[in-house]
Amino acid sequence: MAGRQELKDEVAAFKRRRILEEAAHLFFLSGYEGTTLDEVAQRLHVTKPYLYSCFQNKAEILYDICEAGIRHALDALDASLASPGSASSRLDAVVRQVASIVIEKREYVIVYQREEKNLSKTDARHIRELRKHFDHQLALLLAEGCDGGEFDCVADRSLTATTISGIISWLPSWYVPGGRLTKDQVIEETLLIIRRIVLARKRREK
Amino acid sequence: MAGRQELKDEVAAFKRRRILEEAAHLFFLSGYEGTTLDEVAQRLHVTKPYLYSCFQNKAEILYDICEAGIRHALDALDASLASPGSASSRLDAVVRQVASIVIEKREYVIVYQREEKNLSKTDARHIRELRKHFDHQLALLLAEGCDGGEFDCVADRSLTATTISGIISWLPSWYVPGGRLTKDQVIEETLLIIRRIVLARKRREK
DNA sequence: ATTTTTTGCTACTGGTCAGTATTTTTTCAC
DNA sequence: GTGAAAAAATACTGACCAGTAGCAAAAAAT
Repeated sequence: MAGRQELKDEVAAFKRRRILEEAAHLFFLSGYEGTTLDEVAQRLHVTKPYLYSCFQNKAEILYDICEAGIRHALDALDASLASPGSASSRLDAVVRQVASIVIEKREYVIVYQREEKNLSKTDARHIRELRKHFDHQLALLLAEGCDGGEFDCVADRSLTATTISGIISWLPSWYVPGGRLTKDQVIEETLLIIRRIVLARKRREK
Repeated sequence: MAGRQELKDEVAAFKRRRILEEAAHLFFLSGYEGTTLDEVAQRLHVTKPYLYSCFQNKAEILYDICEAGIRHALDALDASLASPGSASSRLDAVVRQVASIVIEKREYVIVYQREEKNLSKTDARHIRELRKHFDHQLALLLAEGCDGGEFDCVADRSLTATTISGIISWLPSWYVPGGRLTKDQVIEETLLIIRRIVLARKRREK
């Protein structure tokens, strides 16, 4: 029956999500190769063959984590770009939203950056495409802002986009919750720096 | 005899350096855990026990690679900071020299960033201290420039230093030799961006 | 030439772990 | 309640690899 099947699918999806969460946490702590599936299973109070009922193999788990890491950032980017307003206000939105999500999902992001080498050729290529798409979208926004006179990019457009996305991607590797600055402070300070890079002149500067 | 002992030491040091080079290259390609010592030995046309005559264990090889990765950057930093001149010109020197060395030694730098989790607690702490020292030195330079009126840092001083060192550290993860831009072009463009962040006003601006 | 020492190699071990074959438990239709 | 089917656990295997014991060859000393 359709209703039952849907529920089963939901349950299956929930299982996968929970496994990914725990696996990402352990991969973050001890690395992909340093984490055994028995450990992942133990933390979820299940057994290894149980994991194999949801995933083909260990590599599939890693791929899903990496995909989620970049996908979260891309979703935030798309949402921010879609908002109405000037290039400048959309850049602000992009930085705020994407920085927020990469800090929140920092374990996924770090696993994704660190373990790319453990992906198959095909999987790695797919992930790199997503990343490229991210930088490209950002470059388009910079171009729009520069052409409209809102931004003044001093360096190569594409390199500037890569640098800005790099600044955001770098956040999870140094920011630790509970430090001197709160997450929101870090984001606002980072935003100031990025505005400087494009020399965004605020409309309502007093 | 002293003379002979020196030669032996030199030979031993040379052995170590060559092993580190090959190991760094393989760790870069397939990761620390994904590389066997037999592979490292094979590439050098020696055998695994030979490696054990130079290193205690696999972890020591990794530590030496990580240490070299950050040490190269620190040496470049110290050299640039020691040069005479304004804060602005010294910042230029730091960026040029450090960026150049991290791109040259990109395999070491990437291994160092990626495999920190495989270091022992003590080793990891030691490496982090070096890294911290780097950011701190950079923060001091920023402070000097701001106090002297050469720089105008809009954001938190320490976060700005971390961001700048992050931009440089990020270079090896996206720059591939033989791309659209040459190494020197990438460095000069990056320098323009970093100057923007601190809004360095050139003395001889026409 | 012969002994000693150094240097490197062959061959092995013990532990680990991804993935699986088989058995047990639970679920649920009737 | 009973039997079929689905879900999950136990217990195993085969490959891999860091690290080592002990042997062989070369170099140095006598």
